[in-house]
Amino acid sequence: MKHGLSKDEATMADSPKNLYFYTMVKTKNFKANGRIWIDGKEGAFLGYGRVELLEKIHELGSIRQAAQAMKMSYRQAWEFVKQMNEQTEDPLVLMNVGGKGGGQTQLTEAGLRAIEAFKSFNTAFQKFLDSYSEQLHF
Amino acid sequence: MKHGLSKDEATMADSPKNLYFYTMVKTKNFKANGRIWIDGKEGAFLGYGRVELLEKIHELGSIRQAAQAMKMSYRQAWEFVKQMNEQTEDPLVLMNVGGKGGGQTQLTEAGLRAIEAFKSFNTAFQKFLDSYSEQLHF
DNA sequence: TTTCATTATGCTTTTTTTTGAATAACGGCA
DNA sequence: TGCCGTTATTCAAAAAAAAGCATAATGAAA
Repeated sequence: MKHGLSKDEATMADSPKNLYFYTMVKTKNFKANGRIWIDGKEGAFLGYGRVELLEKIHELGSIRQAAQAMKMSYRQAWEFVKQMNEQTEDPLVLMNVGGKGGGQTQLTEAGLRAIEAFKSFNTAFQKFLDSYSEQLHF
Repeated sequence: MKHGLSKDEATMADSPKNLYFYTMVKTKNFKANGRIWIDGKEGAFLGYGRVELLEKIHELGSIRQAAQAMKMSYRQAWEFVKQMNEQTEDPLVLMNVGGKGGGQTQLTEAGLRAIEAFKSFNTAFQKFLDSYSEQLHF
């Protein structure tokens, strides 16, 4: 069996190169992995990309700049924001077209809460994955 | 796919259409969702599709028939089996080319164990998701 | 030795997904 | 009023993923 590193194992390769570590890696051949997201009535509502997008919007005050910052097309970023806003009582993002600088957009309180909710969901998920990785052997 | 969109959000639409269910759905606007898999050293090792493939192989004794049964191309099914076998000490699937009927293939004990391992992993995951769906409100 | 359905594999085509270009509309502000 | 950079939207192009096609190789059994 070969021992090339796969893409998502970059963390391992970047870790301190002491002997103990290598011994551990050698015996751990498998890793429980996964992705989570939250669906609304109309389909996808929140996921990793969308949360990062919300954070960037909060930081930069513009959908276009946020998209650019995370190398996502504006087309898609705008679509994401639209889908998110359509599925909540109160919108997560407020857009203002036109005006000073062409327009601004900002997160609402609901938007900030959504970010936190997903992050805590994901933290629990990562713990779940780690606990399962322990017992994998084939 | 960049942010994990649900390929299988058919579950809600396919559920029993009684009034009680609809009432529940109406008040529950969000659902925690996700997918899990197991990575090996060379990348993807086990996931939903691969487990179903293993089961069909066990049932039908042929990669080609298994692929056909689940409407997957033989090309891909064969690739999956190859990747799985390459990443374990003992292969999950034994292939015999030629002979009566052109060849047969069967699961090993390791293959059967792999199916069970993933299924129990997924059962735990679904419970995790359900427990989280409870507390979602935006 | 011929037959047969399968495994094994490369290459082409199709389908799906994502991105990019192009353009209209907007509205505070100098 | 004209300017500016943004939001808003369509549609074509490109990239990625999956499927399909063609064909060689195999080896037990008739």
